[in-house]
Amino acid sequence: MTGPLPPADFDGLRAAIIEMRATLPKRLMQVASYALERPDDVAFGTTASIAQAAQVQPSTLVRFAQHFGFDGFSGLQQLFQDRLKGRNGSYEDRLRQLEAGGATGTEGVTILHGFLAAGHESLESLASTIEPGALERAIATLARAETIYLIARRRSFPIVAYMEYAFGKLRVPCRLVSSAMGNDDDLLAQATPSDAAFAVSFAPYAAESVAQAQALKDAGTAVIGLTDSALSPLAVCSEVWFELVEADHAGFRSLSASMAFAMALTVSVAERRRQA
Amino acid sequence: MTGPLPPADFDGLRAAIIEMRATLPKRLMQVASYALERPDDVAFGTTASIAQAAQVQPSTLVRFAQHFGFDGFSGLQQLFQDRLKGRNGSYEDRLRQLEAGGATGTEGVTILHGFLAAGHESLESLASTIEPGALERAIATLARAETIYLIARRRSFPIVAYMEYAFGKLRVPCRLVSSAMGNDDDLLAQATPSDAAFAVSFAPYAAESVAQAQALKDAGTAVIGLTDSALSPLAVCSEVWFELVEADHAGFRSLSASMAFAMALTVSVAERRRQA
DNA sequence: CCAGAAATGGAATATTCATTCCATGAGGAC
DNA sequence: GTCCTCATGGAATGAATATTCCATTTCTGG
Repeated sequence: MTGPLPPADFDGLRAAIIEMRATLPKRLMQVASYALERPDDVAFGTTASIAQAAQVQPSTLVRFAQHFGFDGFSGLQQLFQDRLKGRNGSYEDRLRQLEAGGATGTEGVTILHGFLAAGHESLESLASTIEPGALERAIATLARAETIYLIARRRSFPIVAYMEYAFGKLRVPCRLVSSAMGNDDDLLAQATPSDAAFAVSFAPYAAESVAQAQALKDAGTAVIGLTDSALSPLAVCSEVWFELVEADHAGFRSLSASMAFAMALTVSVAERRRQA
Repeated sequence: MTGPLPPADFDGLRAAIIEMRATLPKRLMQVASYALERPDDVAFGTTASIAQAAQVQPSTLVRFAQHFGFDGFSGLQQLFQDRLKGRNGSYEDRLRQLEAGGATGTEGVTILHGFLAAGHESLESLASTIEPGALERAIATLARAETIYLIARRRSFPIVAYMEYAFGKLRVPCRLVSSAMGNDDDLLAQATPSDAAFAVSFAPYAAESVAQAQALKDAGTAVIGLTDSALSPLAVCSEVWFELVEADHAGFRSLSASMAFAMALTVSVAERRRQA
């Protein structure tokens, strides 16, 4: 048994295996080969299934884990699972290093690093969930519109606020549907089928935003939606909708990924208009 | 119970859920939302852990699975696991996969990836430039304040808009200095040395914001600044100020890092207040 | 307002799982 | 060749898990 210091991540385990390759007993070597060759199966399998696939006994798996300093097989399996989870990116490690270096480790810095990690995670998740086809249709729809209506409340409001600013700079006609005067419905009543709308709503969904989006759809105006779930009421009344889940830190979500998406959409639409 | 034909993959399940959304009972709907929002947790969790996270009973998970034609929960979980297999953990690998897969490389996707990359860059740069000591002083100052005044215009406005929302949720008294009525100066005239302000301004600096920050400083109210350059006029009139440079994509900047910073500051201040 | 049906919570149960234990087998040192 | 050590196989064990069952509550249609 080695010291009581198990590897912290998959790469660490791989390094440890390579280092001990010479002294590893036959069956443990078998396990090591299998683990490096099919890490996914180790992540999801059970001792029984993995043992059979690797042609060893279940107890050998436990011994293998203990050989590398783990408490048991479960601790080892955790590494393989973390590897598949989004949050495994090297960012968390880097942040941990930063904290270790900065020694101070004040609460504020910890919280900031939490939000930075959540931001990275959200951006990564966004990259893999957006469908290029849907994005293309959304851009085309918005670029074709005479006026773009922007709908959002509460937590989503800053997103469209920024879009209004950017659209203004880019000379794309748009209306922010969120006046302090409460005349939003009068504003929306002006929308025609040759306009389009962009609506944002995250859980808990603001009833007002959903109702406004629905009203626009009924009037024949195309609605592009941004929401956090396929089950969102916003998805029903949107011609095209995107799902964007912001990772949270301690229950609080920032808008890092939403802002990146909003800007991408805004710039793309402006670009498409210039071409036309 | 529906027919004995369970979805074959994750996308099929998602489609089935969306289709049945209207007829799904409340608790099953809860499970559906959770499953679509955090598929990774479903893949790795146990009935007990998932049930707790989704706020339902373990038996409800089994019922949910059976509702969609599965034998039990295990069959359903298989879909979530398959979804993760073959996916590498590292960010770089995933981007490469995306580019290889989305061979089309439409303009919209390219722009989106640009902003995602810029977001990552900004977050990383933020992690290394923030001084823990300054952050600590800023948190202390804002936590001590009776009322927090939030100042920002144009591009920076969404940041304080979100902070106002979050502070409101967290029951921290704050005033957003950006009324549509143009009475901002009257509002600021109420500020006392026992209040504090948070001002944001990026180049080109809005004259109004800087003037308001200066006025507050003259009145003895502490100002915390967030800006993009040490030479910013905002830095001069701030007791503590932070430099945050958002990376740009083709000349356009999103607010990914700013939002992360704002949320960290907001939550930290609220947390500090609860302790006091 | 009232059945009847559907959905739900929570305990009971049977299964599966990781782990431990011990007897057996292989390999070296003397 | 004989002892000793270490690795190994396989059954036993106790914990954790998925599933089932039933009483209660909540909807639904008349």
